[in-house]
Amino acid sequence: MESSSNGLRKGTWTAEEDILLRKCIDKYGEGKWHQVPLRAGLNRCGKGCRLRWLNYLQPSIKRGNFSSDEVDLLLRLHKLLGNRWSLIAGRLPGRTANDVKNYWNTHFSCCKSKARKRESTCSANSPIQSSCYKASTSIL
DNA sequence: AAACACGGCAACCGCTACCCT
DNA sequence: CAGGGTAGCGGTTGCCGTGTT
Repeated sequence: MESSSNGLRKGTWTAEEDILLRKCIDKYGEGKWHQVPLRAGLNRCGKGCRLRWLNYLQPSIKRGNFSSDEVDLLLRLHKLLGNRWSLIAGRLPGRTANDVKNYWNTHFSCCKSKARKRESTCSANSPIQSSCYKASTSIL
Protein backbone atom coordinates (compact mmCIF):
# COMPACT_ATOMS: atom_id res chain seq x y z
CA MET A 1 0.00 0.00 0.00
CA GLU A 2 1.08 3.59 0.23
CA SER A 3 4.18 4.19 2.24
CA SER A 4 6.72 6.88 2.88
CA SER A 5 10.36 6.77 1.90
CA ASN A 6 11.36 4.93 5.09
CA GLY A 7 8.73 2.25 4.57
CA LEU A 8 6.18 3.49 7.11
CA ARG A 9 2.54 3.63 6.17
CA LYS A 10 0.85 7.02 6.04
CA GLY A 11 -2.69 8.21 5.53
CA THR A 12 -6.00 6.99 6.85
CA TRP A 13 -6.01 4.13 9.32
CA THR A 14 -7.71 0.86 8.49
CA ALA A 15 -9.99 -1.11 10.81
CA GLU A 16 -7.29 -3.79 11.09
CA GLU A 17 -4.73 -1.25 12.23
CA ASP A 18 -7.18 0.13 14.77
CA ILE A 19 -7.71 -3.34 16.19
CA LEU A 20 -3.99 -4.03 16.44
CA LEU A 21 -3.37 -0.72 18.14
CA ARG A 22 -6.23 -1.17 20.58
CA LYS A 23 -5.02 -4.66 21.48
CA CYS A 24 -1.54 -3.35 22.05
CA ILE A 25 -2.74 -0.55 24.34
CA ASP A 26 -4.96 -2.98 26.22
CA LYS A 27 -2.01 -5.24 26.79
CA TYR A 28 0.79 -2.80 27.51
CA GLY A 29 -1.05 0.39 28.43
CA GLU A 30 -0.40 3.89 27.15
CA GLY A 31 3.09 5.34 26.88
CA LYS A 32 6.34 4.24 25.24
CA TRP A 33 4.81 5.26 21.95
CA HIS A 34 7.97 4.61 19.99
CA GLN A 35 7.66 0.96 21.02
CA VAL A 36 3.99 0.65 20.14
CA PRO A 37 4.47 0.00 16.40
CA LEU A 38 6.84 -2.86 17.22
CA ARG A 39 4.57 -4.31 19.89
CA ALA A 40 1.44 -3.96 17.80
CA GLY A 41 3.06 -5.10 14.57
CA LEU A 42 2.08 -1.86 12.88
CA ASN A 43 4.03 -0.28 10.07
CA ARG A 44 3.37 3.19 11.49
CA CYS A 45 5.47 5.70 13.38
CA GLY A 46 4.93 6.03 17.11
CA LYS A 47 3.64 9.55 16.77
CA GLY A 48 0.93 8.38 14.44
CA CYS A 49 -0.10 5.60 16.82
CA ARG A 50 -0.34 8.03 19.71
CA LEU A 51 -2.39 10.44 17.65
CA ARG A 52 -4.76 7.73 16.49
CA TRP A 53 -5.28 6.46 20.04
CA LEU A 54 -5.74 9.89 21.55
CA ASN A 55 -8.04 11.25 18.89
CA TYR A 56 -10.07 8.26 17.92
CA LEU A 57 -9.61 4.99 19.80
CA GLN A 58 -9.67 6.06 23.45
CA PRO A 59 -12.83 4.55 25.02
CA SER A 60 -13.63 7.76 26.89
CA ILE A 61 -13.88 9.83 23.73
CA LYS A 62 -17.22 11.45 23.11
CA ARG A 63 -18.07 11.85 19.46
CA GLY A 64 -20.66 14.00 17.76
CA ASN A 65 -21.76 17.58 18.15
CA PHE A 66 -20.66 19.83 20.97
CA SER A 67 -23.46 20.66 23.38
CA SER A 68 -24.21 24.31 24.12
CA ASP A 69 -22.61 23.85 27.53
CA GLU A 70 -19.46 22.53 25.95
CA VAL A 71 -19.36 25.37 23.43
CA ASP A 72 -19.86 27.88 26.20
CA LEU A 73 -17.05 26.32 28.19
CA LEU A 74 -14.85 26.14 25.12
CA LEU A 75 -15.30 29.84 24.45
CA ARG A 76 -14.56 30.79 28.03
CA LEU A 77 -11.50 28.58 28.20
CA HIS A 78 -10.20 29.87 24.90
CA LYS A 79 -10.59 33.40 26.13
CA LEU A 80 -8.69 32.40 29.23
CA LEU A 81 -6.03 30.09 27.79
CA GLY A 82 -5.74 31.03 24.13
CA ASN A 83 -4.77 28.27 21.72
CA ARG A 84 -3.79 25.86 24.48
CA TRP A 85 -5.95 23.14 22.99
CA SER A 86 -4.66 20.36 25.18
CA LEU A 87 -5.47 22.38 28.30
CA ILE A 88 -8.91 23.23 26.98
CA ALA A 89 -9.52 19.60 26.04
CA GLY A 90 -8.52 18.59 29.54
CA ARG A 91 -11.43 20.62 30.88
CA LEU A 92 -13.87 19.14 28.39
CA PRO A 93 -14.46 15.50 29.34
CA GLY A 94 -14.43 13.18 26.38
CA ARG A 95 -13.05 15.79 23.99
CA THR A 96 -9.57 15.70 22.49
CA ALA A 97 -7.25 18.56 21.67
CA ASN A 98 -7.61 17.83 17.97
CA ASP A 99 -11.39 17.79 18.32
CA VAL A 100 -11.44 21.09 20.12
CA LYS A 101 -9.01 22.64 17.67
CA ASN A 102 -10.99 21.47 14.68
CA TYR A 103 -14.23 22.72 16.19
CA TRP A 104 -12.74 26.09 16.90
CA ASN A 105 -11.18 26.42 13.47
CA THR A 106 -14.45 25.41 11.86
CA HIS A 107 -16.88 27.48 13.86
CA PHE A 108 -15.02 30.45 15.29
CA SER A 109 -11.90 31.25 13.34
CA CYS A 110 -14.01 31.66 10.18
CA CYS A 111 -11.60 32.67 7.47
CA LYS A 112 -8.30 31.79 9.04
CA SER A 113 -7.81 28.16 8.09
CA LYS A 114 -9.66 28.20 4.81
CA ALA A 115 -8.42 31.58 3.65
CA ARG A 116 -5.33 29.99 2.14
CA LYS A 117 -7.49 27.87 -0.14
CA ARG A 118 -10.44 30.13 -0.73
CA GLU A 119 -9.30 33.69 -0.31
CA SER A 120 -11.96 34.84 -2.70
CA THR A 121 -14.74 33.80 -0.37
CA CYS A 122 -13.92 36.28 2.34
CA SER A 123 -11.20 38.76 3.15
CA ALA A 124 -9.32 39.29 6.36
CA ASN A 125 -11.62 42.14 7.24
CA SER A 126 -14.68 40.18 6.33
CA PRO A 127 -17.80 41.07 8.29
CA ILE A 128 -18.40 37.37 8.68
CA GLN A 129 -15.18 36.96 10.54
CA SER A 130 -15.81 39.89 12.80
CA SER A 131 -19.35 38.82 13.52
CA CYS A 132 -18.13 35.35 14.38
CA TYR A 133 -15.56 36.81 16.68
CA LYS A 134 -18.14 39.05 18.29
CA ALA A 135 -20.41 36.08 18.77
CA SER A 136 -17.62 34.15 20.37
CA THR A 137 -16.72 36.94 22.74
CA SER A 138 -20.17 38.24 23.54
CA ILE A 139 -21.15 34.93 25.04
CA LEU A 140 -18.51 35.39 27.70
C1' DA B 1 -27.46 14.47 -13.92
C1' DA B 2 -22.96 16.46 -13.77
C1' DA B 3 -19.67 19.71 -12.22
C1' DC B 4 -18.08 22.81 -8.89
C1' DA B 5 -17.50 24.81 -4.32
C1' DC B 6 -17.53 24.47 0.51
C1' DG B 7 -17.37 22.47 5.15
C1' DG B 8 -15.67 19.27 8.36
C1' DC B 9 -12.60 15.85 10.02
C1' DA B 10 -8.51 12.92 10.28
C1' DA B 11 -3.83 12.86 9.88
C1' DC B 12 1.00 14.69 9.21
C1' DC B 13 4.91 17.83 10.12
C1' DG B 14 7.92 20.59 12.71
C1' DC B 15 9.06 22.55 17.05
C1' DT B 16 9.57 22.60 22.03
C1' DA B 17 9.75 20.57 26.53
C1' DC B 18 10.98 16.97 29.38
C1' DC B 19 13.48 12.91 30.95
C1' DC B 20 17.27 9.78 31.12
C1' DT B 21 22.13 8.62 30.69
C1' DC C 1 26.05 19.84 33.34
C1' DA C 2 25.54 18.48 28.57
C1' DG C 3 23.76 15.69 24.98
C1' DG C 4 20.54 12.53 22.98
C1' DG C 5 16.15 10.57 22.63
C1' DT C 6 11.17 10.53 23.34
C1' DA C 7 6.70 12.56 24.21
C1' DG C 8 3.47 16.10 23.52
C1' DC C 9 1.51 20.17 21.33
C1' DG C 10 -0.10 23.37 17.85
C1' DG C 11 -0.42 24.58 13.10
C1' DT C 12 -1.33 23.10 8.64
C1' DT C 13 -2.71 20.12 4.91
C1' DG C 14 -5.37 16.78 2.24
C1' DC C 15 -9.35 14.02 1.54
C1' DC C 16 -14.15 13.01 1.50
C1' DG C 17 -19.00 14.01 1.83
C1' DT C 18 -22.69 17.28 1.06
C1' DG C 19 -24.92 21.18 -0.90
C1' DT C 20 -25.57 24.34 -4.68
C1' DT C 21 -25.67 25.82 -9.40
